[in-house]
Amino acid sequence: MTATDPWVELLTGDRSLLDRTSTAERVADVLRQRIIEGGLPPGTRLSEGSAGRALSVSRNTLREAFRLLVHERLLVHEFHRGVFVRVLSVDDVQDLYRTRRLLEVGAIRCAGTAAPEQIAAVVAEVQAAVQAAAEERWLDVGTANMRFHQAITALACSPRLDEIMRQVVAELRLGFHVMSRPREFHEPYIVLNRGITDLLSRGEFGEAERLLETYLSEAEAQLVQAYRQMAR
Amino acid sequence: MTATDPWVELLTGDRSLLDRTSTAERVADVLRQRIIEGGLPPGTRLSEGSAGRALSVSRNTLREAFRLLVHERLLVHEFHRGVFVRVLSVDDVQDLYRTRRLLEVGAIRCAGTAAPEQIAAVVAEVQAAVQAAAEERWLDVGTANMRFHQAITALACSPRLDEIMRQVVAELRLGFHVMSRPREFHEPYIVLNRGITDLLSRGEFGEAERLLETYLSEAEAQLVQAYRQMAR
DNA sequence: AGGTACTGAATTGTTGAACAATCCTGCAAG
DNA sequence: CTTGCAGGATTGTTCAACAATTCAGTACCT
Repeated sequence: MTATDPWVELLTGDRSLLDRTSTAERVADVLRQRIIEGGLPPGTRLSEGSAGRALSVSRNTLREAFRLLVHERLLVHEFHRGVFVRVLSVDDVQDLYRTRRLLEVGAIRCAGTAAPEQIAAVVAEVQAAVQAAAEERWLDVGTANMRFHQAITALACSPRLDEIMRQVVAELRLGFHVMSRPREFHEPYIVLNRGITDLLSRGEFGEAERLLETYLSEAEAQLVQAYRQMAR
Repeated sequence: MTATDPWVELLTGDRSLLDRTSTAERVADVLRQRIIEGGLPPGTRLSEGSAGRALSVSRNTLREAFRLLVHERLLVHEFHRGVFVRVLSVDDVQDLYRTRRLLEVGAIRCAGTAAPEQIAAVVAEVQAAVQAAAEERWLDVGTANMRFHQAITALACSPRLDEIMRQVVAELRLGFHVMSRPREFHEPYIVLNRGITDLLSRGEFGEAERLLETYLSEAEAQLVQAYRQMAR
């Protein structure tokens, strides 16, 4: 019986690396990247014709990619009108922070039972943010910031929660485009992040949870204010 | 200025009712229904040819529907091999309960600030389960049970969390098919659900939270055991 | 001027066919 | 019992066509 050979189990995990991706998925990947980078600002219309010609893919393939991104809420689809890069409303922003609070606070409660590497991963993202700030790469600071929060969510050890958080973060970045000064928006959070990791390393989990919660509420308030200001 | 007329805002909400759905979405709806009902058991292969002929839709449209359900994790897509109804592993079941615990426990913490109608909605689902049990409609008991948990999640007042929970529940129902006796599996939870609603009505939120947590862990253990038993 | 109805162009929704790439099955050979 | 090799079947992707719908402009009426 060769089915129980030890190397078989080893290789089964590598199966995913072998899975080539379809064109539609790759198209979705590049669109997703452009959207969260801001190259395709919220409200932009993506017509099947132009986008298909630009990327040299057929309409059908492009439509498959659109469906994926619509499902991720990065695009909205209006029947017979086409797809548009999502425009976040204030309600959306508030709901996203509501979701984040629940996810991240719930996850940080697992910090007590988490593996040391997971805590280390959180710390590493703060370091990345510090590094980026030192080199004045403010957009990278924002990216590291988001990865910090994903690392916190990862404390729950749940692939599904990780995936959900990935989507929430991607959607939230749509809203960050309203912040005209990335430095002023992202920089202050570095010290807060470090505060959280310090508490985590010291095992003061309850305190870390509280700090995270106020942190998120503060960030929400700031973003909502920027939104209202822009509406005028 | 007619833009500020009071009825304008009223009607904008009805816009969604007007949005006809695409064929792909309707196809996805019927497939989703068949899957969670068990008509298409886990592992079933859905070939584009047969399914397309059966539903009288073109391959392209069908593929769009498949993409949607793959994204919801109800189907898995293997490159150049086709789509299959997902087979939940034990790991999946455990991760789903991990996710549920975080979502539901987090949501029930908002019970203190929730509107009375929301509590009433939770109670109503227990009633529905009791009613279904009295008429020995055990599958409906299971459905009411799931709706009970969705009502709990709704306490968080977050459309995104509601959507996430909807997906989690749909995915979890894939796992319920291993339970050969729906009555023995679903019936015992009715009394637990009532216990939770009683605590909620009496304002003992902390106690309700604890009960919910043990509830979920117990259900998980039961399902996991059934899974392992079946693997033999 | 301001609102209404209509027309034609452009875009999306959906289907069908075509071809390449890949997988699966069965069979023959070692 | 494994390996290698057809042949058929299925999927991946593109293209072309047509129906349904939206959009922009225009003429019309009051």
